Amino acid sequence: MLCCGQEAPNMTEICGCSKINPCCYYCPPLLLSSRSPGSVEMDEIMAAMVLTSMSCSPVVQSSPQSLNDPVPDMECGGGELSDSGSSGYWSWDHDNVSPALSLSVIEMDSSPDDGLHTELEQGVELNVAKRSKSSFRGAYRCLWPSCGKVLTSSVRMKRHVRVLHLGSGSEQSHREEDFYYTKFSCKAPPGLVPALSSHVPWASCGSPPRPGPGSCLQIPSSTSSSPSGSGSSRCLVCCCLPVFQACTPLQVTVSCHNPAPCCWTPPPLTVSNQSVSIGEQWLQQNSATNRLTTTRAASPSRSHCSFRKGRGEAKKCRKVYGVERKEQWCTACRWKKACQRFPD
DNA sequence: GATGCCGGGCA
DNA sequence: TGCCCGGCATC
Repeated sequence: MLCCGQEAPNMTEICGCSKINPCCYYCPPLLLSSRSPGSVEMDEIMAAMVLTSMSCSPVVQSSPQSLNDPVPDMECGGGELSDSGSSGYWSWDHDNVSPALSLSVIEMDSSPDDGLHTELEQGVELNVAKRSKSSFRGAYRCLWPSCGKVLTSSVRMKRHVRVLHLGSGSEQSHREEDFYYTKFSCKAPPGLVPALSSHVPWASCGSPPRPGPGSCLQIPSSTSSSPSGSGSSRCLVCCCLPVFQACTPLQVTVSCHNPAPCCWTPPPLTVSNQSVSIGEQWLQQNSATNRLTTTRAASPSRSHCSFRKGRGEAKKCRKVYGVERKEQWCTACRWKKACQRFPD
């Protein structure tokens, strides 16, 4: 059970990163904004401050409801995996992840504690291995942002939520406290830990999960003061996928925003192949590379970089073959595109 | 005006 | 994705 917190003993102290970065289901911005400042305990504030100074790694979120109900649990997790594998932007090694992946286990490995050690995969593995040995069951964790209090009794938890967060006099307090805590029992099956630890590269992207399209900002509960259980299960999907997508395409994004693209040079592979031959053979060999080059060179122009390459000195198909032999032009020249046969 | 090619439309 | 072309920049 690791959303923003850690294992049970320190959970109430560590959970609280949501106050700054609502990176997970347990810390939806809606709930964050609705919390009264006075209810924050000092130790939690301290924990939040500590976590603020550290980058929050992308984490795999899970819904609290899924913990109680294994059916949506499997549905969400499996769908996420399959979708990720077919997206093409980022790949998920299906071989390393059991189809019966339990989200409760994911929570075990996706804590901010792991995120705090993103640069130390070995440390993560150690922590994960350590956690996998400890079985944690029959506890109730408060899902209120920056709280994460763990109690062993549902009655106590309800009272905790009602008194501390919802307010004892609130009309909705008697209906909502069920939502703000979750029962969890974590037990990591053997062999899953290495598979999950191999996904640490998410964290290597360096940027914390930002609320983007499909992120927690789109939690259906945002339109209702009383979030429903169905919404929480959906949140799992909409939370997890953007986290991964935000990581892998990051390099692409960087290259697009980089002012350098105007000066982008083809990769060495292209240069070396250019020296081999000129003509259709070269074109065939470099068709893929040239397409990539064209694409990457064209992308800056779409991003307010009105770069237009000056006329090169190399003779193009038009000059070489002439208009009367247009059929001998390269495809790009025939299409009035940048010449591929005689690039500058 | 010729040339190169970006951007966009169409099937 | 392939194909085509308008339109613009450059020579």
